[in-house]
Amino acid sequence: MTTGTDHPRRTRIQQEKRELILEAALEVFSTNGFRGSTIDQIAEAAGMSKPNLLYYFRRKEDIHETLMQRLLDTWLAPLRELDDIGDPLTELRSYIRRKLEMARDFPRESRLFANEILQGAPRIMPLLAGELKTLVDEKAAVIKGWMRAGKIARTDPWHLIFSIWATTQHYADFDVQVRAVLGPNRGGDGRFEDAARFLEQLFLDGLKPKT
Amino acid sequence: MTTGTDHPRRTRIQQEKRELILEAALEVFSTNGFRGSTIDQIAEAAGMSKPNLLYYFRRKEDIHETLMQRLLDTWLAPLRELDDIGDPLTELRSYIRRKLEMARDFPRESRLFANEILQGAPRIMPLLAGELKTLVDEKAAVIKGWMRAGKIARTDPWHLIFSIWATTQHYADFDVQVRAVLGPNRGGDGRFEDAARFLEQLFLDGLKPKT
DNA sequence: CAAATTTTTGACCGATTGGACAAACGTTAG
DNA sequence: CTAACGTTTGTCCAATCGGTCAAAAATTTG
Repeated sequence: MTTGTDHPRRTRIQQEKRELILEAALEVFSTNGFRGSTIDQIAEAAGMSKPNLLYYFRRKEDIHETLMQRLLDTWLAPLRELDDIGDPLTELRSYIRRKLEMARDFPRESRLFANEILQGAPRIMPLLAGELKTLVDEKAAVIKGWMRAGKIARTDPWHLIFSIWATTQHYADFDVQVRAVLGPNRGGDGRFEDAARFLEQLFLDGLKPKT
Repeated sequence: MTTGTDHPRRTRIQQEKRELILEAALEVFSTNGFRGSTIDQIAEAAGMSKPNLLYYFRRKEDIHETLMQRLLDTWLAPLRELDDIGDPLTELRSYIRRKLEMARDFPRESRLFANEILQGAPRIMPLLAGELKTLVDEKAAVIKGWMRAGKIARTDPWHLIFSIWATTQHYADFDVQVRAVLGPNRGGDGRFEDAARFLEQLFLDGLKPKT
């Protein structure tokens, strides 16, 4: 092992240029979708010629695939961290907060994912029905345990997870609409804190067991 | 006025064929986005040749624009109906129900809209910042009135509306993911009723004023 | 240094794209 | 029936698409 990872052996330039391309491709793919994006667009955004880009990634699909693989690892990290050890309400609250922070800090990744799902998930369908389903089922079981123990209100764990995904990712995927509706005053940087406050109230008061 | 509407005068065949094209275009645009869709795809889905399609709509953009105009009217109807006359909690509950029904019955329209927003809303931005913002502000004022009257819990009306949009449209836009995660058993036709039950509990228990 | 290797580029390819156009075909009113 | 009008199609076009290739330029290695 000379490269430090199990990647194919790569030079310094290859590392840097591939990173540059992936960064540019994230920008382009996330706003135009796969079919709507062109290699020329990505190459221009990366500041290189098309043949040069194709020297690092032989096909357009290879770029998208690499981007997608990286995305899913980090994207599901917050859910993986959802654990049985802490206080249930606190765990859920911090899961929501983490997801909202990801929508704020990685909106392009969120949109890339949304584009893929919107188009029928042709490239990651097996992953959804396999790895993702397994993870969600596992966490749903944890949540069910909390419900049985009376720590949170009884409801559908799967749809609870969906609603957390939907509400948080909304601030990345529909950002344009959110800012347009909130207007210049409330649509500024503070909108994520407002959203955090609102979501905390919505979910916690809704989930709190009757006292 | 001979045609009964203010449309340009059209023959029977034009009416029918234009409808056929719009139906096909809805299918294609909603799954591939604007740039990712081709006139040939739409023509084939509509069962006609490309030149024939271009006889009814001179440009690809014209089809998309027509589709978009129709969409927005029906899409915002549920929010327009949100009224000050009924019981606040009942009003909100039926708004959520109506939006969920639209996600179930018109998923392609939802995806068409999602695609447009995801791509930065280049074709409807003025509408968002104009008509839509006005409508939401108006309804937010209604909701604020309910809060002041102690009918529902105090929270941010704008983000409340966002969360209703997000959670309901999720079942149309991310349908593939929802079904993959729920699996064959729970991902069938009953999933919308499960979602309705869950959302009602989430929102109502969260909004109920402290007694 | 010089040789070997890696990186970059310009020119090019066939396929597909959005769209134009005139000719052919259908339909209908007089 | 026939002339006028509406509809459909085959052909064509310039631009753009994803991708190739050989040669030039830059870099690394000995």
